[in-house]
Amino acid sequence: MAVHVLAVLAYKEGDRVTSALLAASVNTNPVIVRRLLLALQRAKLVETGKGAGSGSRLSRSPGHINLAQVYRAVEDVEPFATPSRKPNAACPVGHCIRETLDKVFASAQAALERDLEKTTLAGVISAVKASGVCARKKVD
Amino acid sequence: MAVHVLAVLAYKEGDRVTSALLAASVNTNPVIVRRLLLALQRAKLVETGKGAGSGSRLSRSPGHINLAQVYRAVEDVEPFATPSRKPNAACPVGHCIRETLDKVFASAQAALERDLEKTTLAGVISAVKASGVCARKKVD
DNA sequence: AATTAAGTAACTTCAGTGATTACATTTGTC
DNA sequence: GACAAATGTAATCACTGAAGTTACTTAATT
Repeated sequence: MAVHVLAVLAYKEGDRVTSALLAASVNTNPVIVRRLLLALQRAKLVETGKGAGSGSRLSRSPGHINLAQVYRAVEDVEPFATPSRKPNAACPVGHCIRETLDKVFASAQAALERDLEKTTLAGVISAVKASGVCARKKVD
Repeated sequence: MAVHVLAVLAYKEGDRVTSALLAASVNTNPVIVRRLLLALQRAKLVETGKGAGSGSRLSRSPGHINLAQVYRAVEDVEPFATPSRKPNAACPVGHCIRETLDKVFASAQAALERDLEKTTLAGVISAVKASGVCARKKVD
């Protein structure tokens, strides 16, 4: 959803876009978009103005925004679930497993983010534009 | 939790372990462990017998089980949330964004799994055993 | 001043996960 | 064969997090 919003902003390069219009593209509620935009503002990816005729726009060019930045801006939760209950400390495995796995998972998450870094918002836009099946009617 | 269970099984090499004992280490309910074991059985990572004196054990040596296999066995959901509502097809971005992002996310997930492949269950066990702080009392 | 749009709080809805209980089924042992 | 031990499995509940919704406040433009 965050990438979708940013893609729309990139699409209308520089123009201010209201949360209502973004919400229409994502097909959701403007408030959801605004909450999302707050996270993106904190990450300095978008600038949002208030008042009439205002809205949001990218704070950098689409080529200088990659999906890892978007991921970090939005995804505050760890991808790997940490169990609610603590393991049994009396068990030799249970006692130490958590900190061991934390390292493994941190490494995996870093690998994931490194991959996301390879894709910029500009790349997403050109992929969207290139997928011509979207723009054209199906020919028989 | 899956790694924890498998680590305990690796710890007691070859011995059959009951779901009740595994549940005690993870500090959860035996039924939860059994449901987890079903997924691990399907992935051919453990063998489980029924009846008295039975239980589960690894179906391969810990050195031949890596965390990517565990991840695939257990994690049936995609790590990236796909919005419940479909984007607005009338919007040029909304119309195509989904399939574009699917590719990006598949690549990121592949990167994540490649990283997890590098860690075997044997590696987890030796890391757990090596973290001596667990076995010793704090000597301030 | 009026209008437009974001910021934000409060509430509801919904899905996923873990937890719990209960029961059927299978296996090993006496 | 009877009994005990252990899994398979269904039904139900509680909890959590995300999305959605409504409503109100605040700020900026005209």
